[in-house]
Amino acid sequence: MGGLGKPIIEEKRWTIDLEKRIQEDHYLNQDEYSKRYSFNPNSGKEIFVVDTPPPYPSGTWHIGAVAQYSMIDVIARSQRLLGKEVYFPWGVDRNGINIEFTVEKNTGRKMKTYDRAEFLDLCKATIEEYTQAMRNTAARVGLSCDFQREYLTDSPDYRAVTQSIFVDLFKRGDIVEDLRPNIYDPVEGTTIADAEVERLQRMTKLVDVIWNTEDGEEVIISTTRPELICACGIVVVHPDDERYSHLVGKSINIPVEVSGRSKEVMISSHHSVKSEFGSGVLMVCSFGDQNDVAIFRELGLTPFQAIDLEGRMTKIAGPYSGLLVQEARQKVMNDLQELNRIANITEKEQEVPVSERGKNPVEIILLKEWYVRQTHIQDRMRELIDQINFHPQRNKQFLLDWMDNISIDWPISRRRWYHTEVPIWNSSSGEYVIVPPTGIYVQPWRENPPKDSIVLDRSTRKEIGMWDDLESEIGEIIGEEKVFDTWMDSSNSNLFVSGYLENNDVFSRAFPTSIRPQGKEIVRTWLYYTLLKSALLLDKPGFKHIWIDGLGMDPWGRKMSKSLGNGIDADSVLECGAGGRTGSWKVRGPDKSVQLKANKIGSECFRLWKACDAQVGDDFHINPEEIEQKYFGILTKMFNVARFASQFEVPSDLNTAPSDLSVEDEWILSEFISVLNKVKSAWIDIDIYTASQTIKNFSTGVFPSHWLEMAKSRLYDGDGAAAWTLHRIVRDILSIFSPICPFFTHYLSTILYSKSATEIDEFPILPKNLIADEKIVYWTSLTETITEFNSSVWRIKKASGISLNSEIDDIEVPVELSLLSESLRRMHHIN
RNA sequence: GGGCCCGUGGUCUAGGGGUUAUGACGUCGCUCUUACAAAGCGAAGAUCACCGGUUCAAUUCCGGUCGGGCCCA
Repeated sequence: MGGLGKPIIEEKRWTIDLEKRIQEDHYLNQDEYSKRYSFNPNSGKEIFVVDTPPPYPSGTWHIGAVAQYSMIDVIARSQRLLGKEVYFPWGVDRNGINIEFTVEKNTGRKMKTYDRAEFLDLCKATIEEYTQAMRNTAARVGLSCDFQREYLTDSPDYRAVTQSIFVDLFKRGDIVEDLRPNIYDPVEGTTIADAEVERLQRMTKLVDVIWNTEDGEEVIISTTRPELICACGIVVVHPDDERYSHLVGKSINIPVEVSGRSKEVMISSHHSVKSEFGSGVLMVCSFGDQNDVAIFRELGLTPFQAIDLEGRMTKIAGPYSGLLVQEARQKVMNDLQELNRIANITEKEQEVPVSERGKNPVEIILLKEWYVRQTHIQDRMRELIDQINFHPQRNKQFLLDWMDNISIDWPISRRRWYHTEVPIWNSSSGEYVIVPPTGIYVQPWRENPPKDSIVLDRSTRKEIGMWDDLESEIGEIIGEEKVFDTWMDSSNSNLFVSGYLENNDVFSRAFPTSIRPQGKEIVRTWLYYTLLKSALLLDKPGFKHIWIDGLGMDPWGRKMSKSLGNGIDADSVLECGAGGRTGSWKVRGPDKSVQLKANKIGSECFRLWKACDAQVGDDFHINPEEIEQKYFGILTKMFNVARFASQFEVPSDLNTAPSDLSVEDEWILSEFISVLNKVKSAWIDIDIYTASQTIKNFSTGVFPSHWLEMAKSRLYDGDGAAAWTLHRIVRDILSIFSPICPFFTHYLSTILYSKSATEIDEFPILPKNLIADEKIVYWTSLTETITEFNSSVWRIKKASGISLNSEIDDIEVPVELSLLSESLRRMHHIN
C-alpha cells in the first residue's frame, strides 16, 4: 500500500528556467515530437483540420497575435485529447508588398530599378530571416503544429494551387479582366491597395470657380482639384439644400476647354454632399476621390480617363494634355483667373491621400485589372454560411454586415513583383489566351507556357486545343506581367491544408475544413474571400466551425501601434523570468509613460492567462504585470498539489477503483466526475474559457482546500483508497489541463505517471459504476454545505485567535453532513 | 461621416427581466498549521457608463448620449 516518501518532484516551484528546460527536451527529439503532433490521415480517427492563419513575417511578432495563436493551439490540443486526428498546419504567408518595401528600405533602391528576377531573389532571402524568427517564437509559445510539413505561400506548390484555382474560375467565367477605377501611385507606377493609403495633413488651395448653367445663372463650385474639371461627369447638391433645389435637373457648362467630350453636365442631388463645405455645390470627377467613384457607379455614369499611368493629363484635358497633374493644376488656375472665373482662393488644411511608402499623392484612375465576380453569389453564400457554427455566434454579424455592402467585384491583380503571377498569356491578336495545366506553377513574365498548356478563346473561354499543337498557328504571345493581391493566395488556405488538388481521399474527408480560427479584423478580407472561393469552386461552406477572436489591446484598451508607442514585444513576455532576468516595459499610457514590471511569465503562464481571462470574441487588454499577478500563482498552486501527491506512492492500478473508498473520497470523485463532464463538453464546444475556469476552480479550490485537508491524515497513514483518489484525480487533471499548459502538464505527468499528458488521446473517464448516479447527485449537492462549514470553522478559529491545527470544542457538524462527520471532525480537530 | 461590436467593485472578468450580482488580482487583517509565504485563511469594497422608455419589476429588453474598438468611406 502507498506509503509516505520524499516528493519525487524535486523542484520546489514552477520556474521559467524549468519551463525552458522542458521545452528544449520536448523539441530535441524530432521523432517523439512528430509522433505526438504530426498529421496521419490513415490513423482511422476522425480528421480535424485547423486552417491556421499563416502569419506574415515582419520582424517581431505582435503579442496579441501570439496570444491568439496560443489559443488556436489550445483548440488543436483539446481536439487531440478528444480523440481526433488533428492536422494543425504551420504555414507562413510570404507574398506581398511588405517584403518588397523592406528590401527597398534595406538597399535604398526602388523595386523598379532592379531586374525583376534579381529583386525576387532579394525578397526571398530577406523573408527567410524573418520566417526563422517566427518559427522560434511559435515553438517558444508551444504551438503543436506539424512543422515538418510547413507550407510557404511563396513556394511553387502553394502558388500552383492559387494559379490553378484562378484558371478554373476563369474558365467558368467567374474571373474577368476589365477597365475600372483603382488607386494608383503615379510616381511608383503601381496600383496600391486601400490599406496602403495614408492620410497627410497638407495646406491646399481651395478654389471657388464660377460655372454657368444652361440659363446663364452663375454657380460657384469649390474644388481643390481644378485640373480635374475636364473629367467632370455630374454636378451635385444636397437634396435638402434649398439654395440650389431649383438647379436640380438643369445642365451646366464646364468652364475650361476640353477635347473629345461634351462641355455640358447635368446637375443632380446626392446625400453625400456636405452643404457647409465651400459653396455646397460639388463637381464629381473621374476620379477625385472614392466618393466620386461611388457616385459614378451609383448613377451609372461613364468615367473619363483624365490622368495616365505616368501621372500626366490625357487628351480630354485639351490644352493641358501631357502636363503633370501639379503643372496642370497651376495652369488651369491661371487660365481661370484670366477669364475672371475665380471668385476666391483660400488656403485650407486638408487631408491628402498619399502612398504609404513614397508619400506621393495617389490618384484614382481607370486601369485594366483582373476581377473575381462576387455580386451574383451573395444569396447562395448566405445559405452556405448558415451551415457553419460561429464562435462566438454574435461575431457572425461582422461577416453578414460586410456582405450587405458588397456592390462591386473583387479586384485581384497588382502591378507588383513578389506575389503569385497571374498565370496567363495573351495571343498578340487578342483572340486567344493560354493557361497552364492544373498544378503547375508558372511565371508568364519570364517563361513560355509549359507542356500541356491549354489555348482558350478569350471571350467565350471555350477550349480551342493544346498549346503544344497550336503554338505555330497562334504565333507571338505576351505573358501577363501582373500578379495577384495576396488575399488571392491566402483565401485558398483551407483548400490547401485540406488536401485540395493534392490528395482526393484526404480532401473528401477533410472538407469542409473543421475550423477556421482568426481575428475579427480580417473577417472582411481573409474569411470572406475564403468563403467566396469555397462557394464559387465547390458550392460548399468552407468550414464546419469559425472561431473569431477579439484583438490584443494595450492595458488601457487601445490598439497597440508604433505611433502610439504602446506596443509590447511577444518574446519579452515569453522570456520574462528566464535566467533570473525580470521583464520591464515602458509603455505610453493615455497621459504619461508607465513602467510595467514583472518577474516571471513564460509561455505556460501566458497561455493560462489568455485561456482564463476573457471569453472568445472580445478584445483583451495585455498587461504583463496583471498576467503574472493573476495567473502565476495558479501554476504554483497546481505544481504544489502535484508535488504533494508525489510523496505518496502511485497505486499500481489507477484504472480499478479500490473497494474501500471512504465517504469523502466518494464526495470528491463525484465532484470530479461533474468537472470532467463539464470540461469535456466545453472542449467539444470549443469553449476555452469554460474549460479553463472549471479546471482552475476545481484544482486550486475545492480539491486542495477541502478534500486534501480532509484526507491528509489518511494519506499520511498510508490509506490506499485516499492515495488512489489523490493520484487518479491529479493524473486526470493534468490530462484535461494539457491543452492549456502543455509543458507544465507534460513534465509533471511524465514524472508521476510515466506518460506525458500531451499524448493522451482519449478524454479521461472514471471507472464505470464507480459511484451510482443518484449518489453523484447527492454528493455534489452537498459541496456548498461542505465548503461553507469548513469556512465557518476557519472563521471561528480565527476569531478566537487560535491556530488552525489546534483543537476546538463546541462545534456541531450540520446534520446534512452527518455522513462526513468523522472526517470533518478529524480535519478540524474538533473534540 | 457610415455600419457593427463592447462599457459590471481600484483593475480584469462571469452572468443575464425578480439573485444577498460570479470569480480573480490588488487593498486591509491574521497565520511560516509536516505540499505551497512566488502560500493559506478571513474581511472590506459595485447606485452593473449616463439619460429616457417598455414592464408589477431592468444591471439585463428598446431608444438616445458619452467613452472604447473593428471595418468601411
